[in-house]
Amino acid sequence: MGKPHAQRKAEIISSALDLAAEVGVKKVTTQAIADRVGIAQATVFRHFKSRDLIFSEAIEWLAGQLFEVLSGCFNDKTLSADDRLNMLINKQLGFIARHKGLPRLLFSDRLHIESPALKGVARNIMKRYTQRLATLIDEGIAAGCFKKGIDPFETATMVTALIQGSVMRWSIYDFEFKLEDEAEPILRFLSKILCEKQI
Amino acid sequence: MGKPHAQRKAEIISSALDLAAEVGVKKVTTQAIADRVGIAQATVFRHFKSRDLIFSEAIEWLAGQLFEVLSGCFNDKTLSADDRLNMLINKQLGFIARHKGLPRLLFSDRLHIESPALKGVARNIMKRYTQRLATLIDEGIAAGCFKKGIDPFETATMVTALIQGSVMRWSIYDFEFKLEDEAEPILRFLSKILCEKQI
DNA sequence: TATGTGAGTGAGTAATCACTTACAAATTTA
DNA sequence: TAAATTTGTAAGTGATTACTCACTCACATA
Repeated sequence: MGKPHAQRKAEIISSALDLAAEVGVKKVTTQAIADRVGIAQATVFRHFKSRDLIFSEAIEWLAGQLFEVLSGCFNDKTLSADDRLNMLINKQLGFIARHKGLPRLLFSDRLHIESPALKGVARNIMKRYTQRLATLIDEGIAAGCFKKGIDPFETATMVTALIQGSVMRWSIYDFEFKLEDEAEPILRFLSKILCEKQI
Repeated sequence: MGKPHAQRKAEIISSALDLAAEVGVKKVTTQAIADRVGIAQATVFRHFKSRDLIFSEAIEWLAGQLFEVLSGCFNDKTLSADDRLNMLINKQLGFIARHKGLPRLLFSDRLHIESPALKGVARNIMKRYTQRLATLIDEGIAAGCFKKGIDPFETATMVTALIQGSVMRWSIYDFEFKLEDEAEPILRFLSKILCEKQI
């Protein structure tokens, strides 16, 4: 008999994300997914009611992974806020570089127009992310390593936009430069705003 | 007989952009365009060899318009660099807000994956934009209203990313906040990096 | 051994889409 | 005025796609 439901679902999600990274969301047809997993196209629908639900669960899976990777940056209070911000930007960019399917989903019609549900998921992730980053910045101000006059939430929003814009450029440039290398200029840029001492 | 070629082309491009703003690039079918212009679907192909060429010319038209709107900000040397940067951000955001088809195209599969030609056009526009912004920043440094230690091109790249990230957030939030209102926090954020005197 | 079930499948179906063709009518040109 | 050109269209075509259906097979349990 075939594999258990949960395992097949994971395989389908993983294949869909790989495909999205390689050929774009539009070409991630149920047939293409089936071929990659090694099952019949009809079988995909045994495990997911619709194609959209595959993307929906995929983005939720990515979000779970991302926050797991970043949890230390948000929570490890033994490190200074600027070290944690440094770690955050680096780990964040590294994560996206390892999961190119994420920007593909983020920059897809499917997310922006066709599936309001999918967009809702993306919005929630952004909200959680910005909120935690604002807390981190707030802690940095309290600890004296970030400037006092800064609005934490507004700044967190700007930092998020800066990262997303960089990912956008990376995507438009066909992933041809190393996204992780962008951490350096981004942090240099940010340190001028945030830090008491210029690094 | 029908209208002259050039006029019909303009109508088709304009309708395609309106539709992209309203329903997303994927649903801008040749039929939908034809309906909006008020011609038969086949007639669209009298004026454009393929659907992609419509988007390609649309993006080029937008670029022309954008640089026309922004030309003063780049070229009017009678104004100070920080005034020109201020104008630039405001006009840029205003322009995008008036042409929602632009972010739809920018964040579409068609641009990112399906049509390398389209991506090439977008890349060139970004390049030109960043280059001119870098010149503006350079002039600001020379005039003493921006800090000396700044790398103009790197900073211009960051500013571009910041704007694109903001537009991305705007798009994910269904255009439900006024994009022009983002100029203020963006400029406040930037002034901390660029300006000698904090405003 | 009989029976129920979850996983898998081949062969559809209906819809959608970009693009083509053959032809008509209006306008310009010779 | 006749021919050529431009603009337009109705009616296709072939390709692609998500999704369905009737069915098989492997396996567990009673």
